[in-house]
Amino acid sequence: MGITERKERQRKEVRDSILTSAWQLVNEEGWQNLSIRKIADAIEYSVPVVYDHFENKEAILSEFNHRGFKLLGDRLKEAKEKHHKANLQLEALAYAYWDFAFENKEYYQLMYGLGMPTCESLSSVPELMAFIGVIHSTIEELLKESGNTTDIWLKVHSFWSTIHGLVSINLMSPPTNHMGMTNNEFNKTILKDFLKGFLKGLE
Amino acid sequence: MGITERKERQRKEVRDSILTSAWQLVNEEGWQNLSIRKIADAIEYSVPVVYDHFENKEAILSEFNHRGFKLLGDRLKEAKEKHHKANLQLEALAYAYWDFAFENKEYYQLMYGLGMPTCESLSSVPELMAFIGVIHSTIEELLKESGNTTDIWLKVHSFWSTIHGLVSINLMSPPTNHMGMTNNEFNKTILKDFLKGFLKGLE
DNA sequence: GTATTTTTCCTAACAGCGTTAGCAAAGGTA
DNA sequence: TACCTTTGCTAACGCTGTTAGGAAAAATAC
Repeated sequence: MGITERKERQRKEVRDSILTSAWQLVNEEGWQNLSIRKIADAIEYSVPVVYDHFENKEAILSEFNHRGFKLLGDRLKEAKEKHHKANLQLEALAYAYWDFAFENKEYYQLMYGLGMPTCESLSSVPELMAFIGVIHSTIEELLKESGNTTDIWLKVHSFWSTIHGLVSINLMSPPTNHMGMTNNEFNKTILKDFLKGFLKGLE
Repeated sequence: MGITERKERQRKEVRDSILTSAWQLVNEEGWQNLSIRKIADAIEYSVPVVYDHFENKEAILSEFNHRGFKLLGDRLKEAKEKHHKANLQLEALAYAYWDFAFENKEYYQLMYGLGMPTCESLSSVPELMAFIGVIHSTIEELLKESGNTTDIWLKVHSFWSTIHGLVSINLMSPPTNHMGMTNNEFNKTILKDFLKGFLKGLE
């Protein structure tokens, strides 16, 4: 009775072709322009067939979300295995993470909810410069005080990026408990730790 | 001839009420659920009137984007002015930035293009743990080697957040030139700088 | 081999979206 | 009062996610 097997196989084929077509569309037009109708068109089935395989559009994107984290995990593991000393491994992890993000922008944006339709590029916001300026002048003075000649903008961006990273990851995950703290408290501890190290780097 | 003045005043009133209603809707239902029709409903005008004041929906959200950065800048300035020593100022900046983000989530999400419709909360992605695990084990070993008793997870999150911050800010701004580098090169320099400091913090 | 049931898949619709064309009414001017 | 300009509406276009209901095809039973 290979009929049910064949049916299951065919079902899987359709499901796979949905994902393949969807991913192609995402790479061609960005995930914000993905639509069920376009997918249906690409797989040469009618729209409701898509809903036989995925509960809704979000379920399809969720699939890619998971694949993205899987892929990132694999890349990190590969990078780590190329070295034996832990400090070199950590360095390799950082670069592997970086490369993954830029070589798979669509994945990365999906994974972290980035790049929404109305998000303008930062450089087109004049108010940005005023706010960065406050940070800049503070760091400038600290560097001057200690005679440190490191590039100011490098430190400014480092300061900004780190806090933004902490904030945005915290904004995404609902408060869980870690060491008896909420996420928010935990990340504020990280912020403290970061500040200590950062200030030391300015001496 | 106060007629034109009155008309201009009334025009401004409508424009303001569009922004006020829009912001209220954003706070009630999130910016992803904002629609021109809802705004029109709230201001008790028909839909095309909205388009007499804003070219499109993006222009409305762009307004909030700018307001957000303006507000953040003001908060930072206030925080800074409460202290005189530059190191305390920098610390205050960090906490002010943090507080702004969490007290004005809608602004922050808008400003950085965060929280798109399909972005699931991180904790619901099992693959995440595998990828974090790779980082965890590496840092664990580094701490063990040097006998450092700092909490591992604190360092893991710090590592992750920092790189994510750098990546996501870089993904947003198109490559510009700073010190003869592209954004990407520049931020990779920051990454290097960060790694140096981070490794030192594990010793 | 025909009848029945199940599965597969489509058409058509609903309710919403951003956006715009075109017209009616109101307001201001001569 | 007659004209013109501004204002603001209705109604539509083309798109979106999603679903109800029925037709055709395939598998099963007799």
